[in-house]
Amino acid sequence: MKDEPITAPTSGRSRPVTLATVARHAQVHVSTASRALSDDPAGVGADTVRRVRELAAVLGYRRDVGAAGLRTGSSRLIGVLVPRLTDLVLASIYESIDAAASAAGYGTVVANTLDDPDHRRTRLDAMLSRRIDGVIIGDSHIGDTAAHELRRRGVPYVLVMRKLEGHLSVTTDDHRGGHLAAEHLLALGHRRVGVIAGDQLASTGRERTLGFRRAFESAGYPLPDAYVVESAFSTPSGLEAGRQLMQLPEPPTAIFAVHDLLALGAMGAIRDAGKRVGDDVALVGYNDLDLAATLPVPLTSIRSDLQRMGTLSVDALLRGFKGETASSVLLQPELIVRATTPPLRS
Amino acid sequence: MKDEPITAPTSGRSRPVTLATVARHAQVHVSTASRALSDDPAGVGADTVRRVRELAAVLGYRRDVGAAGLRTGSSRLIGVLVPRLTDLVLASIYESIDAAASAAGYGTVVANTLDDPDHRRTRLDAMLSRRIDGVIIGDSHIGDTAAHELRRRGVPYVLVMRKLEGHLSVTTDDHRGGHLAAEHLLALGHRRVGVIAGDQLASTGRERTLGFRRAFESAGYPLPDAYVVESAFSTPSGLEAGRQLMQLPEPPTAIFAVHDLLALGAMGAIRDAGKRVGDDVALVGYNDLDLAATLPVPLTSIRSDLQRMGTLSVDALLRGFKGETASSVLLQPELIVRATTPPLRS
DNA sequence: ATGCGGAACGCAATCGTTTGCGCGAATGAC
DNA sequence: GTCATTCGCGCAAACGATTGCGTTCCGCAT
Repeated sequence: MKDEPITAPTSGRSRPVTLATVARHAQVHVSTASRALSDDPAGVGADTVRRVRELAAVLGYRRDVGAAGLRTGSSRLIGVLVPRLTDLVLASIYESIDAAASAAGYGTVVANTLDDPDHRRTRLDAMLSRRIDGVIIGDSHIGDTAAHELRRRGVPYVLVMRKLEGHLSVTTDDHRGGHLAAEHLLALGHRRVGVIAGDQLASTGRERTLGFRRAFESAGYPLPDAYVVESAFSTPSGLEAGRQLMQLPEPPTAIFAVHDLLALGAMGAIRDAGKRVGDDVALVGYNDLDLAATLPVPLTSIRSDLQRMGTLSVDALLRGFKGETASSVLLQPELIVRATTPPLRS
Repeated sequence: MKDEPITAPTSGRSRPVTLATVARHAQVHVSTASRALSDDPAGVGADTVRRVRELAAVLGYRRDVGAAGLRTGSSRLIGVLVPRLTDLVLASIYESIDAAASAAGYGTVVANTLDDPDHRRTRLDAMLSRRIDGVIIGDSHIGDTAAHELRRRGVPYVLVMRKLEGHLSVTTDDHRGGHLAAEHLLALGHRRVGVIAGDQLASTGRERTLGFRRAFESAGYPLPDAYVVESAFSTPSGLEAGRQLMQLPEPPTAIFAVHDLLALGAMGAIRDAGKRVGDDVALVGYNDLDLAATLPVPLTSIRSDLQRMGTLSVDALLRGFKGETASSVLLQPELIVRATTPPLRS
């Protein structure tokens, strides 16, 4: 019986404390140590379990999930595709995804695809090389092949935020959200309105715009195409689009921006046009980010529960891992009225 | 010579196309295939290399970086610790970190630590379990042990954004940034000013505040402690702090917020107090986020080059991997004057 | 003819875990 | 006292890649 000294990991050099190290100290076979350390230590004596665990703790042992994954086939890693993390909306969703995944014992890797097909391919490839267990797609786009490819390869995936026909998704009812915004503006008496529509290849931009236009149409005030301008989903892009709207011969009396950051940009455009946000030009945003409430002129917005979407998408994916089949979730948005949509002065 | 049919990966089930598969098709030993596929295919015939690579492409082979890492000891993964990704500043930095790492063939895993020691420990542990090659710490905090622990374990790391005495870091000169803000306000004639100081345990909050106070002190107008209020780094927190300042018997004529999002919150507070941002109460933010320029009242801010910080931190880390020693970097901030700091009406 | 050197490639160990299987001992039933 | 279980544990084969070392074969000089 050779007795090895227990050197605290404090000692110094890298990390040669492997399962074998623990096993040796505990005087058991490495397989026994493995079992003792597993969640369900069946077939191992109670005292052995205790001893092994204790030793593992003292030695500072940490299971190498990579090596374990090699054996088990599961990397316990889920990949997340987003357009950009500097989009606060996606950052929020990702935060809750990461929290939920982490709680379930999974790690996450996220990639900015910049809504660009090449980036998407490259980054997805990198993920697959890491033997990702599943993917949450937050940047789906009409004509995008990522989801199809994953299906073909048999890799579980869920769409979040943006939906795509025929794929499992967790989203908010964007059509209805647009409708809510329209109803609100109609009720206030607005008739000539503009839309900053976002990316029309993303279901969010498309559906919110569509719902909005439909409502105005039904009310008898269809929007001319010039009053609907496409954009990216960033503040500068909102500024640009807002300018276009304000430069129309007859500028709108109200603007619906399909994203709060776009609304923020629109505020700048309205100011530049010499008008006041709210009193002169009403404004409705979307997503109700934290900052919407605290702006100099608090922003009316359509709230969607980002945290919830994140959590639910992880749930769905986890269910997918277990072979259960989940079905798409559609959350309901809510109108939050603030100062940017005051009653019309007559 | 047994001839196996080349089945396109399109076929269906999971992914059993391993290095061995490729080798078999190419009629070579797996070791030869490995070499042929490596960056520097030394000791392998030119035609063999071509054949193997071609076959690998056709079969849709993808090297399992996890398995490779097991053998080589490097996971080609770098971990990033941030307080939260919904903090736009950190999101920007992380974006550039991810881009730079990705370009260098590394993947990244990011973790929100919420500036909470427990979270930090847990998440760092998870990272170490993945045999991270190195860590970029974006949430360092006085009294935080993460950096020390990494040093002890011999894991390469770099601090970014926030510095800590005795550790390699890539930061902006926050003291000078605070100084710039102060000089600007002094020049405009402000004498009674307030500071929304952020977290004083983070070097950013501390140094920016310090630089600012020092400048006012030297000018002969030291700030009473009541005019300096601590906070988190979020918009709601800025609102709260701003309210405190505006409720002082003699509210300040100008506010320096050490983070643009705090400034955003402060705008809300100023409005709530019935005053106008800029004309009644001047405001200076920090970091010059995209949205600063497009706010209804464009925000004067201190710009720090976030992308650059991200890229440089990756550079430093990669240098660390190669054993080279890098030294800390201190970038220079810049004052960007906008509408929230107009000349004082006399 | 012999020897030498190098190119091209195969062999097998290795990284750290997990897990099906088998074996000995202890336990219980009769 | 015998036999069948059960329990606790060890053995060894995976997982997918990398790499030091050995082997074979060829060309060329001596």
